[in-house]
Amino acid sequence: MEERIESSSRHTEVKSGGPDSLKKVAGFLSMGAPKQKWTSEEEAALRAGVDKYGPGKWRTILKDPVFSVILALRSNVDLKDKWRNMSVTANGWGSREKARLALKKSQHFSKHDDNPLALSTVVNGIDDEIVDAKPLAMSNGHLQITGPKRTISRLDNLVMDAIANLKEPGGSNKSAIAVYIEDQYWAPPNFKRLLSAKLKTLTASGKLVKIKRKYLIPPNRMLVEERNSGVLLLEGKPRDSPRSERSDVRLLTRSQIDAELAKMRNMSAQEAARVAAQAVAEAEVAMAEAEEAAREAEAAEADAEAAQAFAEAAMMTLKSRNSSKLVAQG
DNA sequence: TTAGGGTTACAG
DNA sequence: CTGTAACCCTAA
Repeated sequence: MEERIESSSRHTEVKSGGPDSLKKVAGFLSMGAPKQKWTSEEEAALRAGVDKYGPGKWRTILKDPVFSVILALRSNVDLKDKWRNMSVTANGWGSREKARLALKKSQHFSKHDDNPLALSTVVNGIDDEIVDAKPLAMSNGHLQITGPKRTISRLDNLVMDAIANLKEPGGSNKSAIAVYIEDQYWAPPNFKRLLSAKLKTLTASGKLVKIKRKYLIPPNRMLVEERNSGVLLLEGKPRDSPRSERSDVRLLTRSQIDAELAKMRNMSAQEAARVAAQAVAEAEVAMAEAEEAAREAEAAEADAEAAQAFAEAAMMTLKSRNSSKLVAQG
């Protein structure tokens, strides 16, 4: 294990004149190459990529246009290293810190208790004090029940995302959409009912067109979505942007939701499922009522939306509870 | 291209 | 000064 104490081939490097001169080089200013700290978005994207393609497929993840937007400045090796670090931090001790610590002091077990499958979101903690907390909060959901009129819900985006990705000429039917979403993300057992209701409201509002049992996105809304602006917008450049500012806002937003959902799925244990299912059930009832009353009463629909928002809020609450690490240093 | 070991830089 | 995260290099 430790017979490789060979003389490291790294001693004299072409280091810059004096790195000590620069101290406050957190995020921006990648003059030479200080230290590109990972942002929450990047972590989320990485986790989402691993969740989809599996660990080890760094190159594949990087090829995905959705993730490449966020991880454009990272190499496959970077992904690998970061994943290693994340695993070490999330799980007790993967293999690296263990060896390291075990070698130094084999009597340090102050860690009270570690859930074998806790997986709390370890995103926070490396946050720069710049601009990160806000986008993260946004990507978690839309707790703005007191919003203007009707807040865009996450399921809406999921449905649109599914249809857009399926790319079926003539649109996709409900089953295809359901299969796609269920395959990609974690879905509650009564997800199909929710989807049916959502599909109906989306069609009613004109965001989707229903033709012969198939739903498709009207060309008009292909690019710009007035409804999203305001709630789901965010500038995708936490730090420097050397070149290529061509990142589509919509794409970035979608990927963020993507990543966030995948992350949630990754961390959701049976506990989360139980709590969430209960909340979702209430939303389902409200949605079903709305489905019937929507013919003439739109107030019920808004109520259903609120119920659904509450369901998501429940998930977030649980999530917060899990990730309550209180990183306050000593 | 990926997994692992080793080094440098930053924060406490 | 120590621990951790990002970076780097190399074998498989």
